[in-house]
Amino acid sequence: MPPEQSLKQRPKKKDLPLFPIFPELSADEASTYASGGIAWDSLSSDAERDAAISHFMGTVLDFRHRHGRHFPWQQTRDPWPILLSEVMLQQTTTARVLEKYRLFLEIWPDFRSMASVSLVDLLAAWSGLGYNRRALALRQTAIRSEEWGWTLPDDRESLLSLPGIGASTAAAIRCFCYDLRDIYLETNVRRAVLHWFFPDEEGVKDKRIEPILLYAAKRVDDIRQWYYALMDYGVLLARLVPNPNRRSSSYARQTAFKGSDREIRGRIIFMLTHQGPRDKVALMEALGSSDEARLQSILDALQAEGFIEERPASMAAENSPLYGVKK
DNA sequence: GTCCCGCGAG
DNA sequence: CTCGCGGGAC
Repeated sequence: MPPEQSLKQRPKKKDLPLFPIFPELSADEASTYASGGIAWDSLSSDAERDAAISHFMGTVLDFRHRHGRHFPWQQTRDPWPILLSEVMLQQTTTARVLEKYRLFLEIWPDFRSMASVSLVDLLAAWSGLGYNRRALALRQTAIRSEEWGWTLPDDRESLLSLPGIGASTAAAIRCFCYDLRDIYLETNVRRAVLHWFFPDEEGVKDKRIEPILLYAAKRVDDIRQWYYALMDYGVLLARLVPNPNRRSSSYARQTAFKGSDREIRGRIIFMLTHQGPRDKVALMEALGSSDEARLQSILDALQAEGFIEERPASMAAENSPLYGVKK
């Protein structure tokens, strides 16, 4: 933790900016950015759609110009740091990603170095980000990148064939590495378009958002800056209005974490990564659990996914097998 | 409790 | 299509 964020020096609550992510932004100014939307389907001609998109683009780009966030992964076109950031940012907030991103690039500066890292070292470094399977996929994709000379291809099909890369991340690579005018639809972008062009509608499908993004992508001058701006604007809206993403057809409220298998998986990975192999009895003890069947099914899943392996029991006949991070 | 610059399996 | 998947911040 940087010293300026230490508990003692943290400002009193009343001194904190209203929008911590945009420190120079006042509530009054913020609210001017939140209004202005119009239902896309109410536009009946290309001229009207053109004008609406222009207004939208102007507002969003203006917001970034005045209050945009600037991240290190926005300063490069190298596919490795960009993929690294995109994968980390899948379900993890920017503030928490920043530190890990810098750490990873220091240790593993390119695809080639990531391709040869041991799983235990990788998981140890990943520790704290969550969704550990992302780390496995990242390494697998690094290994596969040798096919393209230790970089990533720019065509959608090849990108989608790589583990951990879906529609969103493939578009991110195409836009941010190769300046291609693709449809990059992630949560902040979705929020921005829903707020602006579907103000009073429930259950909006992504298929209806995509044409609007394509329309804008084709008109915009700098595709990278456009999507950075759209994400900044989406982050602003998250602080200003009830989450528009709840009106998306793909919205799903998340399940509780406390007491979930997810929590237990995370604790098992953490223990095996930081403390070495354990047998089932030791794991039960450490987890404070008495449900052996549940633990076994979680271990089976972790093994099937390639996180852990069963080590042969030691020569003493009664010893139970150890579980350790896969070699 | 809600969200986070999603992906993959079924 | 729906669901599981971490862990921290607010």
